[in-house]
Amino acid sequence: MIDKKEILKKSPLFSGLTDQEIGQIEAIGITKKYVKGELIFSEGEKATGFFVNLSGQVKVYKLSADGREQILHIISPAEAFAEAALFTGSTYPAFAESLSQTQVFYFPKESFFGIIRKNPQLSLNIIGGLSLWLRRFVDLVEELSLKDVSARVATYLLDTSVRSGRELEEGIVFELDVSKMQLASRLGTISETLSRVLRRLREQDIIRVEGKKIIILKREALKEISSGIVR
Amino acid sequence: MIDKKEILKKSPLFSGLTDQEIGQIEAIGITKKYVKGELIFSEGEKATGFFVNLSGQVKVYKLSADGREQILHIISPAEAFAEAALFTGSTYPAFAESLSQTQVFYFPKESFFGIIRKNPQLSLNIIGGLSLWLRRFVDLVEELSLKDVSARVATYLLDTSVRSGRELEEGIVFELDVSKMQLASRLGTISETLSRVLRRLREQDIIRVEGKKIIILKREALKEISSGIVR
DNA sequence: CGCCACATTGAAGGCAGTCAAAGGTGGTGG
DNA sequence: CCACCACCTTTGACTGCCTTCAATGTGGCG
Repeated sequence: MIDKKEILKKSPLFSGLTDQEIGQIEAIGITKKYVKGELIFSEGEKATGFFVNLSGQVKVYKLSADGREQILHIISPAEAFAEAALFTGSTYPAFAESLSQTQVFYFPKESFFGIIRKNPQLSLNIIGGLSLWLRRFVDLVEELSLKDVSARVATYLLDTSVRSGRELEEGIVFELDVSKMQLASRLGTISETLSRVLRRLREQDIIRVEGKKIIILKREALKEISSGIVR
Repeated sequence: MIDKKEILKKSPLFSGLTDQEIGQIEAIGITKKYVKGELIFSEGEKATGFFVNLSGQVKVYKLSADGREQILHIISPAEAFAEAALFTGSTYPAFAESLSQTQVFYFPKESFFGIIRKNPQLSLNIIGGLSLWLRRFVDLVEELSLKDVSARVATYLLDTSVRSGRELEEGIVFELDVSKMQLASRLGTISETLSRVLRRLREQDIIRVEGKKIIILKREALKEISSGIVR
């Protein structure tokens, strides 16, 4: 069983709130469960509330006319998503789908607005959360527009190694937390291309790949590729 | 001479505020003037405040290692920019440069924070502004990743025609408010490619182009191209 | 009038996507 | 426990959109 309140407390969205305030928020939340691959909301659907991920992974993504997919973000536990949809137009701007067995907290718009009005701190937290999203999207635009796939892959590997890597003698080791298909979609490419890029990095002895386990052997070389100096 | 207060009132960022509150805000603002092509701030620079455009145009953009440019947004009068930089990391995430003779209002971080604390309404306005930025960036990501250049051009023409077009008997007429180089950079491409796309649209009698003046002859055809059904 | 930045056009090449097929892996049920 | 199956991953060959490079056209402004 998941301690929902604990997870809410971990979310930056609710930081600085009193226990009582978090209790109020928990009280208006509705727990929803999804199996792997279930649709949480669709692009264009009326936005009736927003979500906090409790457990599992959720991908937020766009689809093209011919079915190609661009993942905007993969939501980890304690992260909020679709907050912005409450404040702009009234529809969700993308799709959201569970990547695994997932539990989310759903907060209906109206009741949440009631709480915001009474908590100026909450407004500031929301501003912080939106600003973070904004920065992520600026980075994503930069990558898609100004970097080739190798650079995007290198950037992702470096970022992930900083977030969750362990420095061993063989190199910096970490596990991809998503399938390579999802990763490709997040990086604005397809699994075939990702596969080829990883192979080239392997052949240059910059990384080692064992399934989802990645070992960075030459951090500096990756950095150069990441910044677009070399390919 | 520009009536700064009038422009502040027009900005959604300050809507719902009393005259007195807007007066306070005006009081902490510093007017800055730039000639065409001047740098307002650089990526990575410490974010000491944010801006509201009073007159002229400002481009906010990213640069690649080899000097290619992606415009994130072109700021029109009464629009705020770099608000988000106040709330995330302390640096500007992109460059800003004047595209014409420009006047901006600059609000230093600290004094503005003082005002925010006393005005919950202002927080809500900021949330609205950030949400709007977010939606724009989601759209930009979608375009860059999932649409080809023709579709992006078509989308831009349609959007602009809705914003500033006049329906005449010859078609929907409007003026591009930026040079084709800037437009190309905004659309994630280069002027040569944009030129070719516009030529193809001309040859198909979907639009007419007379310098910066665009006349949409076949709106439906543009819509199909915009959505990626045809090219 | 001449300069300069912007715009257009053509030719050529490259990065990445598409198509097709084989290889690998994990999970489920017999 | 193992065999089967579905899905993911990898590899190869090919295609195409877009960029790059180069040259010419054009319009505004000193």
